[in-house]
Amino acid sequence: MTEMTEERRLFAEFLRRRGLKTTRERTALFDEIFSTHRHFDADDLVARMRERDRKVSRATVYRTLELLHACGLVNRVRLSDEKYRYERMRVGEHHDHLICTGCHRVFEFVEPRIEELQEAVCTRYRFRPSSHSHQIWGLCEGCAAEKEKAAG
Amino acid sequence: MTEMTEERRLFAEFLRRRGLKTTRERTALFDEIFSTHRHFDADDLVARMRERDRKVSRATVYRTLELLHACGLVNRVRLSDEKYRYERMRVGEHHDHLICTGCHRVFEFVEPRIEELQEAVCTRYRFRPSSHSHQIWGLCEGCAAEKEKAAG
DNA sequence: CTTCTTGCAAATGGTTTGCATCGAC
DNA sequence: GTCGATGCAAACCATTTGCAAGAAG
Repeated sequence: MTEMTEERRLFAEFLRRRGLKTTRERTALFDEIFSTHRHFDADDLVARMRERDRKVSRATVYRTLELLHACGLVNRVRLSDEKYRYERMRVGEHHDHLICTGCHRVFEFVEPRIEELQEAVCTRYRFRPSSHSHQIWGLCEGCAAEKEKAAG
Repeated sequence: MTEMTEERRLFAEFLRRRGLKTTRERTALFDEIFSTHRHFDADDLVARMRERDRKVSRATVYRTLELLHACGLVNRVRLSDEKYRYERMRVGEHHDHLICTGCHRVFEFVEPRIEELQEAVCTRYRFRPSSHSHQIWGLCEGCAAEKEKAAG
């Protein structure tokens, strides 16, 4: 629970530098996010905290996610959906998304050659990249089969 | 204004098939979108229509964008921003985005080799793709230079 | 004339914020 | 003690929707 991971150190350092405090709520949210989740939205997080008897208000959840996002530990994306989705980041880790329009599940993929080509694009456009996100919408195997069947 | 482009034909056909009507508002919005814009948001469009003395209510703008999106003539994306951005599509055209976090401009790029790799990823995951979107955030040349200067 | 459309204003729903109280340090 | 943090409820804001009045076919 209180093991000193690289990420925890980063967060503590980030707070200190900004003159912010390490509160019970921030620590509890950090633990929850880094112990179980990959992808989640604000409501998921509120619900999980409630289950774990570590109730935190929605406002604080948003405020904390903003901090974690600001220090790069949490990524915030809109998967063409009406709400933000968050995902915890680990150093040096990067992945992109396959989003099933049938069952709304999100799958991750990694393709280093795409990343290389991105670098090339940025050079070509004299663009200095800081982050990127790549989504592919479509049907996962199960939903594709189902649709096939429905169509006769 | 009333030239019979491929896109216009597609839209008319789409409406007919659904038993919908070709109204003054829909035609005016179609014209505005296809004559000038590439990227825009709902408010831009409302403002432009007002300027052109072809006032259309915000509700109708959203409803019409939904139709154009449904028939594939307009793409709707969230550039990790609180609102939707739209862009008109031309047959066989595809591009991705470089988004400057300094000046908020959006640049387009095309990289067919990335598209090929995507195909490979989808095959690997037995995923049937229907569309995709790829964003790279960072600083454009001008903003990077400015930041450099500011940093001393 | 029937059905689909429009505009308005109200509703929605995720996210943000003002303020009084509480807790870190 | 001093500031920053929290929780609550209200505010925000882009988008959607119900409804009565208006046009397309």
